[in-house]
Amino acid sequence: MSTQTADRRTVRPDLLAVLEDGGYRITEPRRSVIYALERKGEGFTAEELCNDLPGVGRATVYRTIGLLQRAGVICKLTMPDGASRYSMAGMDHHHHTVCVVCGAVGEFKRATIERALRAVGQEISGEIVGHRLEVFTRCGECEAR
Amino acid sequence: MSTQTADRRTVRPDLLAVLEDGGYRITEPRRSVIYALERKGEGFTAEELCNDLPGVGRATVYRTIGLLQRAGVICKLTMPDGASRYSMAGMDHHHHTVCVVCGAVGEFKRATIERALRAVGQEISGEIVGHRLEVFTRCGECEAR
DNA sequence: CGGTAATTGATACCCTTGTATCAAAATGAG
DNA sequence: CTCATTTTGATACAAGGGTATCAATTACCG
Repeated sequence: MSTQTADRRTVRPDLLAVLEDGGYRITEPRRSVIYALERKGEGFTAEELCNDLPGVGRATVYRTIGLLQRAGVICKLTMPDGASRYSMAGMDHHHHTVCVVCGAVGEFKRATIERALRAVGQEISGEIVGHRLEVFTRCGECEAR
Repeated sequence: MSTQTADRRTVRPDLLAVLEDGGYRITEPRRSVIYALERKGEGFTAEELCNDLPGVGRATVYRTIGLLQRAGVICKLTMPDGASRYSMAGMDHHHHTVCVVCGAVGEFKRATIERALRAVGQEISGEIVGHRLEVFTRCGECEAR
């Protein structure tokens, strides 16, 4: 289950620095979570992470994920069935492709869509406060069986 | 919590006919659920429906929702936090606006977006099998406090 | 009508995705 | 190095969103 963006080098913030800047301590468990996170990169579940880190408590994994999520460096996606996946986030607005077979996540952005949504905003009463677009795919690898 | 599309007259399939066509029996509980469903129209939770129908068992409400969902006449939306809402569906492809305050749901479609997504399809490896777009709003009523 | 198969409802249970608790251990400022 | 403060982890708990069970009740076909 490699990611679709494995070789698209995006600039990631230094996650440890994010913690320091937030006034959090750099601890061994947090290091491990971040390390695992960077290996995974895209499209993992919290429980997967827990399994990958038998030495780190479940609560700590969830706490660290929450921390980084609030800091905006990983984002949560909710699958149509309600399951949660996380993904390292680039710094700017984007959308996700999610492989329905293996869960691999990719990112893309498209100005056309943002523009179209602004147009939708004109038509409805009230104001748009956000949106979410997820594209479900059968990724190259899974298609090749 | 009225819907944003209250006066947009969309043609709904006759829900009882949908049941008959599917080989299901027309029962009193199912009638009630469908009746309540049509009152609600857009953006309700399953539990809400249960509360509106104290005479109908929870299991039956869920079963009937599932039935109609599989038949394609209501659709399920998953909120960013994972909560589920349902909505009567028009017959064709569309997206939803969801008020983050009251949960009111509206529909819209936009050819531009579909086209843009087809373009995305060209760029990624693998094939697009679906997508979901949800626009989160603060609806007119909630904005007016 | 009558009988059979579908449906119901009360309830218990399940899974997922977390959060609360709290004593024990680790961090890092001074 | 010391010590107040954070953080940890084991575990229990919680809530949402359903599904399984199964005897009792209906709906429909003829």
